[in-house]
Amino acid sequence: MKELSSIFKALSDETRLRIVKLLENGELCVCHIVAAVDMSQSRISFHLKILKDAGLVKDRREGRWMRYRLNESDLFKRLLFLSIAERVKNEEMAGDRERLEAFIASRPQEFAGLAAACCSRVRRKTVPGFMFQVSTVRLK
Amino acid sequence: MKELSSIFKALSDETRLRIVKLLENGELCVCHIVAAVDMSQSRISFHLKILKDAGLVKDRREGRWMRYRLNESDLFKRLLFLSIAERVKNEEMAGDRERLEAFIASRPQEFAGLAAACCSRVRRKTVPGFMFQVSTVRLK
DNA sequence: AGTATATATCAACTATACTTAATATGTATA
DNA sequence: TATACATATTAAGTATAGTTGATATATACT
Repeated sequence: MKELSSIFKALSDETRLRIVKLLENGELCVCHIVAAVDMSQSRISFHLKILKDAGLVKDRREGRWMRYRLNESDLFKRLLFLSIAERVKNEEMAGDRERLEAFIASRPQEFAGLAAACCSRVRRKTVPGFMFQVSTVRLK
Repeated sequence: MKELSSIFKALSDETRLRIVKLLENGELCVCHIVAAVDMSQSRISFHLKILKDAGLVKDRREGRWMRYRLNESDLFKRLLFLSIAERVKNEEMAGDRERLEAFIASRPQEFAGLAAACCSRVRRKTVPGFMFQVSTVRLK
């Protein structure tokens, strides 16, 4: 029962539903999701952790990126993803998709293969400005 | 999206999952649920309200009782109820079912038709003691 | 080695959810 | 109409979840 309630809890937050809906079209890395939903990186990492702990997403490292994807390993979860796909309207996701495509378009060499899969039906736009940590100074 | 997240939120609490699972076999009134899950009446009313606000249950008054039942009006909700029915194991519900049957058995005249439907596969037990409000003095 | 990028984690804070005890409201019944 | 029963609501407290800003860690590149 605890596992089940934690799955529902993971899906009970609108930010996390947006993330699930974004992942509908395939793998994304954290920076894509941050750009798409336009929230702080720590906030997105927090929500991804909850989705991961509930078994709803899987991650894998690829170079310096962490790629997240839906965990379609069991029928119940697939059912939930389908329901979310159907019930979260595309109009609600228009902004997210636009920002996502803009982000991908802004670095064509790095995320070459992703644009087509993720953003098919959205038009181009300029890159929003993100403020990332400028540098990390390592202590000895 | 808000409606969807509120449905998941309503199902994200173990007490509410127990209630949904109890309602699997048909209508129950609040006092049954209170007896079955063995929690305070106000606490159960609180959780029922959340299930109701999310559109997962419907209620109707019958004399002094409020009867609650699952709202099976759309496919998605049915799907959720089926998943819950399947994934919440009967062992986890044994105590609830026992207390429910005991409660119904303790007042055979009032809840005549319900016992068979609700508690088929559970054995008898004595009545637990409930402390209800003794009386209400009305102010003028 | 030093610097940059990408992501995770942590501590402090704010917001939301849940619980409890008390009391109010609605209905039946003497 | 006074009393009892069934349920809802409320206020106050406690617990959990979500946010923010800072910093840590991991990888890549020079």
